[in-house]
Amino acid sequence: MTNCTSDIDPASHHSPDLAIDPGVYGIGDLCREFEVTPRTLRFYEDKGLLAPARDGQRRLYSARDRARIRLILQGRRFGFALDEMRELLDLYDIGDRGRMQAHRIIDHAEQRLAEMEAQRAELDTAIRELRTLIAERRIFAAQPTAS
Amino acid sequence: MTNCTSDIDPASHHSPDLAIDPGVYGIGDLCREFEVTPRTLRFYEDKGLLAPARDGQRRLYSARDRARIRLILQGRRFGFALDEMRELLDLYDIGDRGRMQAHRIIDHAEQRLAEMEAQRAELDTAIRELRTLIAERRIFAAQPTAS
DNA sequence: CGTTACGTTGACGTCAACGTAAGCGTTTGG
DNA sequence: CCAAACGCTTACGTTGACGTCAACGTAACG
Repeated sequence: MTNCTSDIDPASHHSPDLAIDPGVYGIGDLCREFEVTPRTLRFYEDKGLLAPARDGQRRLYSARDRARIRLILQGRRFGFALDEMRELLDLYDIGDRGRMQAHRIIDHAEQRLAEMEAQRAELDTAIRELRTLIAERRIFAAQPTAS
Repeated sequence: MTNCTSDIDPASHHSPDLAIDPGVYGIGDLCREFEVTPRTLRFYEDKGLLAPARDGQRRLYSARDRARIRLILQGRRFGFALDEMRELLDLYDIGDRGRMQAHRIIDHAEQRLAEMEAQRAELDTAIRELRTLIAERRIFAAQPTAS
């Protein structure tokens, strides 16, 4: 009863030959590559963004999983929520096998862009106001008591 | 055993004579004025930002409390954390009775301003990147598999 | 054989600023 | 006289993206 469901060897720390890329990675490998903790990848899995294969209990990430991680982290930089990313990845998969869903993805990205620009506008306003208050020494200035 | 510890009448909704300002307000009055919920003011009290007088159980806010609320909400628009605001209000009080602490307050505000500007820079970068990705249709484009 | 490094599954903790609800008292107007 | 409106306290829920245990298995090195 050897627990050998597979002999493939994820590019673990003990076989640091980075030249050969077997297309399968251990969790630690990807954590190092993307500078995230295992908790993060497991969390993404919980959230349905990843579904790596298993060797017994251990997770085996494919090149596709790796690509998805890359996309997730890219989306994160743009402020996409994980739920949103899950949707987008689903669309992406559909686009892979079937019709191009790039259209919808672009739409989504443009929405997000609009949100970011709105946020920027608010932030800009706040910055200007704060600058003014500082310049005029009206920071924390008592308002005239309306009596 | 009348619960009459005081006869002062906070300018409640039933005495809407806004012309007379007794310098004391009920929670509802200030909630309407500043468009916050009672929960918010009680929360600020919990956090040590406010300490209104009491008439039995009921809160009686003074003109000073009202001014503090104004400052808190102003700070909120600039992204000051409540803990930070508490410190600033303390400095403000010290400045009232003693030396001018305006200096330190300005410093704090300038720090916050710097943070906001840094945040805006990041946001700007992200916006530009996202714009580029959208324009070049490289959103969710698969990276070349390094094999 | 022991140590070290890595992996696993729960499950609860964190942070901020409140929201929400339960259950109660008081005051006021119709 | 009763209900509405207001107030109070206590305490748990919310949101997001993980962190941080605990308790254990497994594999390789020396």
